Amino acid sequence: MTTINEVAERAGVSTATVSRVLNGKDTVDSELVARVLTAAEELGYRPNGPARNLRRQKTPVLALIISDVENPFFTAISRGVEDVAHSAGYSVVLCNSDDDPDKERSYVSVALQERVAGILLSPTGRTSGSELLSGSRIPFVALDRPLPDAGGDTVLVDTRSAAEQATRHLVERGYRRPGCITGPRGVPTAEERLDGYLRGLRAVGQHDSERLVRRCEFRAAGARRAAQELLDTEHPPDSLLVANNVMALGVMETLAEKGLRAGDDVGMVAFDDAPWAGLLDPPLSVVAQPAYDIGTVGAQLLLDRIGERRRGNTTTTLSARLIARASSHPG
Amino acid sequence: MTTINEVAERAGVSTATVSRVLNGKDTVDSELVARVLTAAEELGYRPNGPARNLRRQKTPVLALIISDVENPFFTAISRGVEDVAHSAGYSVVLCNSDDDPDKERSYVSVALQERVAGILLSPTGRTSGSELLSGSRIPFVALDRPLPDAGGDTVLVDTRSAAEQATRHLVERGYRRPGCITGPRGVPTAEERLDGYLRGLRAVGQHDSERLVRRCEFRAAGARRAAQELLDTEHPPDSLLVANNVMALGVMETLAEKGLRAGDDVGMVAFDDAPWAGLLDPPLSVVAQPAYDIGTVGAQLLLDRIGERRRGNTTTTLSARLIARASSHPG
DNA sequence: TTGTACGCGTTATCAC
DNA sequence: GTGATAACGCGTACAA
Repeated sequence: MTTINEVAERAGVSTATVSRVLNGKDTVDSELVARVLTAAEELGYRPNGPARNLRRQKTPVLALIISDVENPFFTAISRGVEDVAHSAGYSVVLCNSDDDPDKERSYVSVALQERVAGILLSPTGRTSGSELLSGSRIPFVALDRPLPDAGGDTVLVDTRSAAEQATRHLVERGYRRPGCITGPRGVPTAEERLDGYLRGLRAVGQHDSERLVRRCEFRAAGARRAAQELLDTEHPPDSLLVANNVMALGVMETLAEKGLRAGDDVGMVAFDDAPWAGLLDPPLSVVAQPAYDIGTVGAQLLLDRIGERRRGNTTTTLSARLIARASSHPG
Repeated sequence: MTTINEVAERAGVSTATVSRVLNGKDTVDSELVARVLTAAEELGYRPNGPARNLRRQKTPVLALIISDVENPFFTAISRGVEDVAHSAGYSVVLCNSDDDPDKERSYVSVALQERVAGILLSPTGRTSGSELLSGSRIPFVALDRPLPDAGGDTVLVDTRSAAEQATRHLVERGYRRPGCITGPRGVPTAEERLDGYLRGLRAVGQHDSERLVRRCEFRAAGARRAAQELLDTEHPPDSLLVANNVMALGVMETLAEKGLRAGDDVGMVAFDDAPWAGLLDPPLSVVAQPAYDIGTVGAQLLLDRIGERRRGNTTTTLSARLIARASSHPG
């Protein structure tokens, strides 16, 4: 790897001048600029990032830690983040926590160690890396889920009222016993969606709902089992609110196995829209969260915080909207 | 940020000793080890990554450059890469080229500049960053698509014979005029799939196929238009081979708009399996590529190349398999 | 076993 | 406008 010294030597100038040229300082004679540029070109010179970052005491990189790359909700977020970050000259490192607090902690740790400029985190909700984060001076933003007790900005979706609305929608469409499949205990989004569901039921005068609720990981496999259990009970639900789109696929599989048809036999609304949601059999009613916007807003907040030395802790709440399709239409 | 000096001072030892302890050298008195450890703990010391990488002349990071984070095929690859990399102590930086040669080049450039340990690239196929890559000494592996003329290892899928097989499958199922929607000219995977399709047709004695082919970007929007055009011609195809799963969704939308049903009215096989493929209306026949394996194999090759100083250029070809569902069953 | 001191490749602060 | 030169934080020969 060629260094700035070799470029300087070849161009017959000092390293200082090379550095100035390469960083676009306009205080260099145009003659020298040319010499440096051609020398660098000929040598295929490429500045050493680590050295530069060390010297500058900062790295133009944002870390984005999400819980599932295979979930369209998070990939949409990541697009939002990337678009904003990229146009501000930052790279984005995408890390996959798998909803595992240990992995999350480990990624936060790496990010801090590499001295990234800022961190965007969709926390698992349990212990997580919050202590690490609040201990450091590196700016961070929590996405989708609040960070237990650390500071930082937060971008959320009002998922509670969306869940309530979806539940009432099911009842209005004629279903009488909506059930709910939500995420693990302690995960804020799981709790909120459950809470919204319960409120929705109360609002329409239903109360006995404990038996109609199941919790599982935010994955297809868990949701498949949960749906089986729920539908095998003595008084099964006649419709379901499902807490995310990956789980929804699991539930749909279970329905198919049982020869049941969503909508006609079991009403269904799931969180998150996806490109394929309208093409399923039947088309899936969803609560569409503004995932891309979560990303852009979060990234913008982070960049603000990096630039100035703002310290107040913002919370931004976006809202979701229900898209009713055939899966919430009784036969 | 606390430095190694402060730890050394607090522990009453030299920085050399601190460094040794933190890097697990066993040549340090256990008494000192303890002192250093507690000092580091109390100060919340975290080694400075850039400095460490500069000194060590390497960074424990792999760059993975793919063309679409929202495509399940690529996210599955990324999981494979991550699993292998992570268990070998490397972090993975995921970059999105959007199938844009400029973006790709720019990401390659950043990766080189940051002196990552290795690069996994799914090249756009056009100029791309191959010159940059072959100019550098950094090991790299091409995934899914070969790299124009650079060296490096390559992991491919035998997508040509898979396309041929899929085409013959359509004919065997009774479709008489299979058409093909493939990717942009010059993209290897697009060309191969088209080629396989043509071979398949010839194998069953069909030749007039030029008019049954459309090219577009590997996206839903392009595929939507392509399908419209194709179905609006005087002698439209009665079935389609579609080159990836994102395009398949676009085609399905078009069919729905036209009141056509896949399978019954227009046969369809698409590349890439996805969690939702079997739940569409109708269930989608697919050519399932071993995406996860592409990732693990590629990552392993890269790690090998990083470890030893192997220079031979490997090409690994994995095979795909057809999963026939209802969309390739005529009514 | 431990400490001193140098260098990794840059950028920024000085003098000139 | 340009060039020495001193850091940035760490790892490691080398000396003790």
